[in-house]
This record gives sequence, C-alpha cells and structure tokens, in this order.
Amino acid sequence: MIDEFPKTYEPKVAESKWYDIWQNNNIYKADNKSDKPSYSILMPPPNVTGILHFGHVLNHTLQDLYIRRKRMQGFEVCWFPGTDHAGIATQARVEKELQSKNISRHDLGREKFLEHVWDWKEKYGEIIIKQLKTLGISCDWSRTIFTLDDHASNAVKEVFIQLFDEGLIYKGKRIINWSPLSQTALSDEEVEFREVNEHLYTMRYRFVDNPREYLSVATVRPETIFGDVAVAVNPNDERFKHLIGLKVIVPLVNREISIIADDYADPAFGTGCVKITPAHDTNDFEVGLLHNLQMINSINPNGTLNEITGEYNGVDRFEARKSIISKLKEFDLIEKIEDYSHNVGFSQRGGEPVEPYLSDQWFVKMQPLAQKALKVVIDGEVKFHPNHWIKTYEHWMTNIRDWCISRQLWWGHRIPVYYTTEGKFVAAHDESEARTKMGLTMDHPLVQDSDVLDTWFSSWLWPLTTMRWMEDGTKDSTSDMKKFMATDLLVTAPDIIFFWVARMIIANEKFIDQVPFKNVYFTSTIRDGIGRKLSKSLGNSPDPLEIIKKYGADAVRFTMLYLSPLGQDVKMDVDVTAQDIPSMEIGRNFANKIWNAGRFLLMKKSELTTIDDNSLDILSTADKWILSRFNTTIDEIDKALNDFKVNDYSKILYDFIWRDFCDWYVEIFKIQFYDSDNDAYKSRLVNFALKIYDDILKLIHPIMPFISEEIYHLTNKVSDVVSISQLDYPIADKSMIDSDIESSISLFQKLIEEIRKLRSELNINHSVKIPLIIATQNESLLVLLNELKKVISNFARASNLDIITNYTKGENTIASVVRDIEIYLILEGNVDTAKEKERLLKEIERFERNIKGSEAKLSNSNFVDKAPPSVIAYEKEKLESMKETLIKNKTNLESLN
RNA sequence: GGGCGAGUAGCUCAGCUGGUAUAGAGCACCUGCCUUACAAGCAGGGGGUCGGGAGUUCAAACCUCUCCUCGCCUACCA
Repeated sequence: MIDEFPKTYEPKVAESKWYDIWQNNNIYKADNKSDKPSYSILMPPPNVTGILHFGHVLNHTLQDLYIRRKRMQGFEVCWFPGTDHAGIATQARVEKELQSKNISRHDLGREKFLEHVWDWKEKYGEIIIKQLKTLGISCDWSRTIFTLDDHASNAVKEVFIQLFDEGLIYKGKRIINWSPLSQTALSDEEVEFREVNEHLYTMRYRFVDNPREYLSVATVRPETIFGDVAVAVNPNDERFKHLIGLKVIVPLVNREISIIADDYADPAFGTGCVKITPAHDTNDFEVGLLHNLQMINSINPNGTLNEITGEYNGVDRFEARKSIISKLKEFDLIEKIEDYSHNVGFSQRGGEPVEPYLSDQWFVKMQPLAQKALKVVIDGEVKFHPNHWIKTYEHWMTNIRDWCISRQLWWGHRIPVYYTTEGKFVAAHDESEARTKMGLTMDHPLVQDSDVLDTWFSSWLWPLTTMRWMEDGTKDSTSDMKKFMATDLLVTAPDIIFFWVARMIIANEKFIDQVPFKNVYFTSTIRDGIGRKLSKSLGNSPDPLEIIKKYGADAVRFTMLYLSPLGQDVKMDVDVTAQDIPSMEIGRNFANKIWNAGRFLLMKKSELTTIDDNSLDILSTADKWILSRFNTTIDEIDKALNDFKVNDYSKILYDFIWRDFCDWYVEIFKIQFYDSDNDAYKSRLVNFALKIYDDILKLIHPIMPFISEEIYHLTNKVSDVVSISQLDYPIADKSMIDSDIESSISLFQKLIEEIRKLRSELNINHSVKIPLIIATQNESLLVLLNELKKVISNFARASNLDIITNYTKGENTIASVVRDIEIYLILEGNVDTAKEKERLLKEIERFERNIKGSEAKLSNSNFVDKAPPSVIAYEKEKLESMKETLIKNKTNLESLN
C-alpha cells in the first residue's frame, strides 16, 4: 500500500501519464449528434508565434474548470481550440530569420516567401498547443483549426465579398496609423499611447504682404512643415479675426499659405494659431477635407522625409527634426522652445513611434453593423462578467469608427479584389467571377489587390469558422452550429474587448443573426508583487512551464484561481532572481494535503479484514456534520460558479477540505475508528469517509484534474479506461444539510479551542495529560458532549474527563466559560494566581463592556420598536447568556482569593 | 477632459442586498510540538481608530455626500 501511495504527491508522473491516457481514449471529443444538453466554449486562439505565459494559464484554467464541471454534470461539452496566423508577428519573425542570411522577402518574391512562412508554421506553430497541453486542459483537439485553413479562408473571402457588394466595405484615402518599421497600416488597437517629454516649438510664419510682421504658430513636429497648407485660427478669436484670408509664408519652405477660420483652433492653447498639415495629422486631415485644401505628403513609408523636402530627402524624421530646428534658429524663425509632454502612439509590435500616414486602405463601415451588437449586450442576451464592462462597450459601440482592414503584408488572407488596368475593381471569388461581375471578356487582364486583411478580420469569424462554417461552400448552418451555437462562455482579457469580442458579436449578428456566446468572462490582468504587468523585458515573467515543473500543473491551476478576484488584477509575488512564484505553494500544499488525507483513509481501509460494508445507518453526530458541511459546500460552489466568482469557489473548496474535512472530521474519525474493535463498524466508517473523499475528488477535478484522477484510481482500483472526468458531479442533497448540527459542532469546536488555548497559555506540553471537568446544565448540550466524550477527551489531552451538571471549583484548578459550558482544568502543581487573576479580570472586563452595550441597546425604545423581532430576541438571549458567564467568571475569580 | 475600479492586519485579499458575544483568511512574524496521513504538517499567539470628514439609521467596513490617494481604460488639444 505504502509503495503505491507515496508520502508526497509527485505531479510529474501523474501529469504525463494521464494526459496521454485521456487523449488516447478520446474522452474529450464532442458529439454534435448527442441528445444531451450542450455546453460549449470557444478557445481564444493563441497566435502561432505565441509562447505560454501566465495570461494563458489563468484563461485556460478558467475555461477548463467550466468545461470539466459541465461535462461531469451531464452536458455534451465542446471546447473549440485553434490558433490564428498573426499577420505582422509571424511575417516579422520569418523576415528576421531570413535577414540573418541577408535575404529580404522581396528577394524571394511573394510565393517563395510564403513557402518559407508555411515551413516556419509547420515547424513552430504547434509549440503553444503543446505547452497548453501541460496544463491538462480538456478541449477537443480533433477540432483544432487555423485561421488560414481552407474553410476559414473561404469564410473570410465570402464575408468580404458580401460586405463589399453591400457597400459596407470601401476603399479610401485616409490617415491611418502607419508602422515605418513594418511598413504597413496598423489598427487603432495595435497602437499604444505613452506620455513623452518633447518640446513645443513656436515658429514664425511671416505675412506675405508685410514680412516684418509674423504669426506665431506652435508645433511639436517641425519636420512636417513641408506638408503645411494653411494656418487655422478660431473664427471667434478677436486677436486674429482680421487676419483671416491673409497669406503667410511657411518657414524654410517658403510656400504661401492662407490663414483660415476653423473651430478646431483652440484660442486657449499655444498661440491660438495652428498649422494645418492634412497628410500628417488626423485632425488636420478633417480640416483639409472641410476647406478643400491640398494634401501634401512629405514623408516616405520608411519614416524618412521624401523628395519634396529637398536637402532632407531620405533623412529620418527625427534626425530631420533636429537639423530643421537648427536651420530655423539660424534664420531666426523660432520664437521659443518650451518643454512639453504629450501622448505619442507607438507600434505595439515594433515599438517605434507610429506615423499618421495618408494612404489608400480598405475600411469596413462599422456604424450600420454596430446597432444590433450593442443591443444584444444591453438587453443581456450577451452577459459580461464583471458587468461594468458594458459601459466601456457601449461607449465604443456608440462612437464606433470605421475599421481599417488592409495590411501591407504578404502573410494572411489576400484581399479578393480585382482591378482592371482602367482602374475598375470588384470583389470576387476569382478572376472569372470578377470579369463576369464587371461585364468583361474572359481574357481581360486583371490584377488582384496585393494587400492582405487584418488578422482580426478572420478572428471575428472565429465562432463560425471553429464550427466549420463555409466548409461546404454554403452559408448554411453546420451540424456543430446547430448543436453548439450560441456558445455558453467566452473567457478573454478585457484589452481585446473591441478588437475581438465586439467584432465577433457584430459578425455573428450580421451573418447568422445569432449571438456567438451568452457569457463573457473578462479575466484579471496578472501583475507582479509591485503591480507591474508581467513582461519579458522586465524579467518579471517566469516561464509557466518551469513553474509547472516545480509545483505541478494542478497546484498552478488552483493557485491562479485562488488569487484571481472577479474584476480585479491578480498580484503575484514574482521572485525575479530565482524566476519563481512562491505563492504557488498554496496550491502545492493543498494538493499534498488532499493526497495525504486519501493516503490515510486507504491505510485504514487496508488494515481491515472485513468485506466492504456500505450501510450508512449508524451515523454519529460528527458523521452527520461532515455530510451537512459537504452538501452545504456543493451548494456554495454552485452559487459561486454561477456568479463567476472563481476565487470564492477555490476558497470554499480549500476551507472545506482543509479545515472541515482534514482538521476536524478526519481527526474525529480517528477516534471513532480506533475506539472500536468491531471490524464491521470500522469498515462502514472507512467506506463512509471514503465516499465523501471520492466526492471531494469529483469536486476538485475541474480545477485539479491530474491529482483527482490519480487518487481516484488509487482509491477505486478501476481501469485506465475509466476517468473521473466522466463521472457524475456531486449534487447538493439539501435534506442532509442540518443547521442545528452545524451549530452544535461549531460550539464543540469553540470548546476545544478554549481548552487548547488554556493549555497553551499554561505551557502544558502536548504529551502531558491532565484531568478535565466540563459542566453544563443545558440538557441537549449534555447529550452532545457525552456523545463526543472520547473525542473531547482526546482533543483536549485529558487524563480523565467528567461531564457533569455542577462543579465547585477546588484547589489548583483553572476555569473558563464558553457560552453555557464551564471548563475546569485540574493542574498538578500550583496555579499561578497572579497570572490567572489577570486573565479572569480581562475576561470580566470584556463581558461587562459587552453587557453594558447590550443593555443600552435593549433599553433604547427606538431599537425595541424598530428592529426586527428576531434581532431583538437574539439580543435578549445573548444578554442573558453573557450575564451568566460574567457571574461564573466572577465566582472563579473569587475562588482564587 | 470623460469613464471604470480600488483604498480593511507588515503583505495579498475576503467580508459591502446594514444586525450574530473579540471584523475574517492565506503569507509573514512569535511560542510550543517529528501526536503512528501530511514539518509541503499540527496546536496556540500577537497584530486592524475598516483612507479622511460629514450625513442617513435604533444600528454603518457595508447606504448617501464630499475630500484625499492609487491603478486601469478612453480622448485629436497643435
């Protein structure tokens, strides 16, 4: 037995063993023809370049918790996994690799380059999946999809064409966020704003008519003066009203531009005059459109100034800024330079400052699509947890902007738009369809758009493509969709609420007129002990695989949930030098506790010769108590998980198993067990405890799958084909919940704790047993105490225990009172009277204070009139009891004199 | 500027549809235990004017107002 059940739990062995067995037995495969009610979750696709971080750990643990639990509760469960192709990240990775061999993607050409990317994907794309498996998650891997799979690509193409034909996709020249490093457009979400300390330069724009006078114009980007086409002042600004329509000269550039009137100019900011550079600033672009201004681009795609800037042609934008400033100074065109801090956008990928850039891009018109997607969230068809995210969602949806979906990359879904040499274009599945649509002959030459779509343009179809929509070339519902749409839960980080969550709702509503999921759980952001996000560059992000190796997957899973309150960030104490997370001990120690409780019960079982006896007819109060606590616990777990309070769930489990089951019940069990020499009774008792223990394993299985499976097989000796994850989850039996018994045992616990405290204060060693007398006049308490006599005697380390109705305190006796119960410890030596007096006086003082408070309360007519009767009754009872206790304590004090 | 959230023990947090004898837990700390499941453990202990102030109420950590501090998201102020 001991050989089979080692002293400590070794996660490594169990983890590799069971995951393979589960996979080989295909037990997590979902059946879309099943009659069972369905429960499904879409896994947020990790990207193929991804490696496992703690965000994944938390996110997937949560999903697995719900999936495993629902599976055990009899649902046909499906967890849809997959990865996305991560356009920029993947392409950048491969380009970097090629660069080390001095090859650029242009050297290879599009086709060859893409071959390289696919090779890379084949080689490394599965890494994240393998890593996820170490967590023990139970998704249906047979359904794994990739966003560039044929059917997913079909869906993307189909959707693009439909939206194009409906006029919801259009091509436009707009200011977009441009990444000079990757040389592609970025979405708003791929731009991170950071406060930067720069300078505000006030330049002199001299009047054409009167060059001795000038207009002061402030800017932080003097290098954009080559794109200046106007200076705007506020039409109501008295200082400048008379100047509107006059012309000024752009410094250095010497171009004549007009002074125009526009509300955009804020009289209170800077000089009140703002230069308008429509090709290099979003607001200026709007002003430019309104006033029909020229759009002059002065920057190249790689972030250098272009040919129109003359001597600065080819000079980097920031270098150019420096030389332009010194040149301006030279000509006395700078009035002043002030320190200035403001927000600048940086590319999330490359980290370089983003350039607002005027270029031709494809956009989705979002406003017509947003209405319904907002409604389903407001109406609660899609619920957010925590629900305060609704406000953020609402704000975004009501101020939604068009979505720039084109990317100047090669890796991704190529835009299905075909152009004629004459500049006509149309969206189509292929060239021949394009020709038909445009009414051209079949030999008319066409060119396909060279750009690809934003990766999110495939991710927003994730609910559809995971369920294999468009696999057969039609938009009909698939078998998966019939069974599993809408899915039940989506677990994701709040920072992609717009990128992804909102757009999935939009797409589902648009294309199949159904919500994609009913609940969205927004996970916590994981931070280190001093509140910083975990990041590789800070070195505060240990490799989860190492942490799992050290503490075990179950321990990591449990600890993550234990530390994750709904709607708040998780703080973990990261040890940067050791790359360790010491809090993981919480889960590891808990796993070990569970392990050892099982080990103990099995040891006891193996000591018995009697054949199994499962009758449950002679339950003690303690047995009934643990049953009551067990059923209460199931009930509380149900509530917590229904409300998505996962850390409540883990704390409820932790407290029940450690405190109630191990600390109290197993200890009582020992006494009941050792006290009997009736093997039949012992057998019944062990089986009773093991039954609860097995149910406990089922309760923890969703969060600790490996250890629960491992122990279940040790306690039940079933074959590997059987998995605890396919057994029935315990259901709360309310008839077993007995609040009287729970409060009785709780009083018993108070009694034991008081005796232990007295012994500890008296420095009585654990091995020393002394006589104990317990007195109470409460009849029902006498019955309870007598039933628990052996237990009390043992827990209290009593050499002899008398339970009586009255006791007169003698010599060398320490006395205390717990509610209606008097405790007397008979010492061998003399009592330290001074110390004892002090203790009793403190106790007397406390009760006098409380009695005074209680009496004041009860004599307050407002309280008696207005408080609910139950509160008053309780208060009266309490007062009586406290008075009695006070008297007993006073008597005890007197006896010391 | 707008929105959201947080402030309770040295640290991390529960408790917040107002009422239960001393406001809880884990970690850390102190004391005593190798008590035959577990030292990754057992038993006990110290430590809190519940961010400040005002109000509502018989009763406030919890409700209202206000102020302070700190996070996060969001916004085009050159």
